[in-house]
Amino acid sequence: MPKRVDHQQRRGEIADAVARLAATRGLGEASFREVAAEAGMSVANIQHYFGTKQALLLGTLERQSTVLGARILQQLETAQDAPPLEQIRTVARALMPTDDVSSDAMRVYLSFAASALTDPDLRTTQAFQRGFASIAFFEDRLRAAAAVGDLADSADPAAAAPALLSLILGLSLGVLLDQFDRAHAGTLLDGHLELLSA
Amino acid sequence: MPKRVDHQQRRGEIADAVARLAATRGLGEASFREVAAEAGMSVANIQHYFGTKQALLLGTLERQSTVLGARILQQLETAQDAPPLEQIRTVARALMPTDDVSSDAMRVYLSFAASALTDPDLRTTQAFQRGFASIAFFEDRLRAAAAVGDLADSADPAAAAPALLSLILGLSLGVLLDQFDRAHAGTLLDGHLELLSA
DNA sequence: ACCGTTACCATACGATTGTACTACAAAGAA
DNA sequence: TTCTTTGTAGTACAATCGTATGGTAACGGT
Repeated sequence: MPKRVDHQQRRGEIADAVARLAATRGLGEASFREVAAEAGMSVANIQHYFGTKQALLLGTLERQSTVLGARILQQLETAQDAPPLEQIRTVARALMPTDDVSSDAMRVYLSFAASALTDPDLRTTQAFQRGFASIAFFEDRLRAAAAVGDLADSADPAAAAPALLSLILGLSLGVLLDQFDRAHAGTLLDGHLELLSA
Repeated sequence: MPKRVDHQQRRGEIADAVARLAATRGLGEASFREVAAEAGMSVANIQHYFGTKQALLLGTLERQSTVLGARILQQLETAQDAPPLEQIRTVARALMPTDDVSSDAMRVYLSFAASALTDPDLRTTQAFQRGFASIAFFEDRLRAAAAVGDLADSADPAAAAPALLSLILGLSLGVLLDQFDRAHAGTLLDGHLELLSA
């Protein structure tokens, strides 16, 4: 049954297994053997789809970023006609650990971020930078808010956008470290958006 | 020459070696052998001061948090008579990766934070929670700012304090991931403080 | 019908891991 | 001085790591 398998899908299954492991036990526990057990296949088969471990991790990051991007776009559709600041809130909440799914996603993302702290190759990865693409979206929506007079005079979209993403990441970290709970993080985010609104 | 050594100091030397390793090559590379080489002593001697690896990492975190705390208090003395919001800026800048020393410190901190994502024991560690002690300081100074009319009406100290620390952590992550440079992060922080000030 | 490609597996290899054990020299207590 | 503690080191061990290799079975193309 060789030709029958969809390579892309198989790689996806494996990458999901890595992500599941990273979310529950940390990236450091994602050895070939553990990944194989989690994915329900042999170690050698994982080698077959991703030759080396670095490629496995890179592929996982790639997958994670596209899945996350798709989820955000989907969420955004539900708020298509909402005012700009409301759209920002929607995306922000999709990014933050509001439920188990998004919590795991953020855990995986932060695990990779930690690895990237000491790995320049990982830092310049396209898939990794894509995670910051939301900055452009935020800036665009902030400008739209300014255009309709919803933005505070003292707020500069070019500065508020990266600050907003930073705040989101920081809040997410706080939630995942049990510093405050999910609801509280949402309140804090709302407070910040309040500061930004006219 | 047994009794002559100061246990606390020796443990400090070793913990510093671990921190140096974590900052440059990541926590995952901090094996007993690597730590021994970095500290310039035998593996068995590290076992002697910290029995197990978990204890070694815990001790390193403990040390890192006290050293960081001391550095912040020292920085704070230079701004003892400054207005509240200026004191906040001082502490924030001491926390953020503004130079190589603070960059390494933040890298170490974030590495431990990543481990804590999937390690409940580490998350509830006293040394770890102490890292969040600055929230109390921020809230206190924000209240002081409100008392003298320096705080924006729409800002609530109880909410702005944790949000501020979250922003700082997020900005720091951005800097260490080469998302924006140190100066830019400083500007973004100033922009946020601007939003908070009356 | 046959052959080559391909998905999948079992296993082995050398390196590295955390930890345990033993030894020894130096110094304070007796 | 002798004895006991203690700082330091060498080394051995089982486990786990990433990776390489060889083999098997099933399909697609000819």
